[in-house]
Amino acid sequence: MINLEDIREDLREGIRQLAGSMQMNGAGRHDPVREIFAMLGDKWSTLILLVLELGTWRHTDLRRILIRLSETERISQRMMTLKLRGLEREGLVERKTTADIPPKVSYCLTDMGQNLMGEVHGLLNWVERHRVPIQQARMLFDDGEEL
Amino acid sequence: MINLEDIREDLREGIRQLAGSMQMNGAGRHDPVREIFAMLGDKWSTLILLVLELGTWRHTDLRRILIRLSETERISQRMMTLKLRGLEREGLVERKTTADIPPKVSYCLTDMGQNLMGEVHGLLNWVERHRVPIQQARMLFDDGEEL
DNA sequence: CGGTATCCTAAAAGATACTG
DNA sequence: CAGTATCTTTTAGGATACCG
Repeated sequence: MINLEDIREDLREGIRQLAGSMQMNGAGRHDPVREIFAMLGDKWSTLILLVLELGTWRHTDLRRILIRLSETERISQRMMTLKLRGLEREGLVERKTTADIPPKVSYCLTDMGQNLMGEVHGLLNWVERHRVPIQQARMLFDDGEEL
Repeated sequence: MINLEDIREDLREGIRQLAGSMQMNGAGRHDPVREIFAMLGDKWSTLILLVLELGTWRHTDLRRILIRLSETERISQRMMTLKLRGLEREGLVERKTTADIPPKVSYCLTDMGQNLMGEVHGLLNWVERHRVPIQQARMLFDDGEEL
């Protein structure tokens, strides 16, 4: 069960599946799976999605809300634009501008973005449900480290 | 619908929920939600989880499989240990050592880790299902940028 | 063998000033 | 107002050498 031959035998199928779904090869970092996972894992994108799930927001108001939500950390103008652009590029967020001068810019989820939120909430709820055991595991681990 | 007063009215509930689930305040970066999301979004953790989902692996074999899966990128010893430690700390992975000299080290998912994989696959499948529209959105976006 | 320590590069994120 | 450009700081990740 330990040498490479067995690995080849047992995992030929598994490896194909995994390589297919994570797509580490070929397309590299531009594969949708990697991008979406990285996006959800970065510092602001998921929070932005959660706020946009509540409605359509003007740029300024969205920023105000984000700053309000995270009392300790303050999203920078640059990150705000950068992350919104990223989400827009993947087709999760729609950016709308009026013809006013200066133009008013607002953001909302696309249907696909809305749809993604189902999965996000699934994960969010999972973590909530396991908050206690996770924190216990951490304490156990950290205690063992100190010895 | 635009000034801060309205935001306060409409979102008082929403804000509490969001702040509660993302926990940007107080506990800071040590909140389970942030940690788990960041973990799944990093370069190796999810792939490690997927491989461990297939069974228990010796350290060396696990590394061999990871390198095999990602032909272009090669996980370093350091990241291997670091990411496994992180997953172990959250209680998702279990590390077992024998009393041999040198000791043999193997890793597998915990029950909680196994359980998390349900959500991970949900997200994975979502991306697979939306691979085409995502790539279309990207092309559309990138075309607009060039003008 | 499995892990640690050290050093280095690359990428993420923040601060600030500027522009139509 | 919304975005861009530039610069700096911080963090993720990699290369390598060494240790029990």
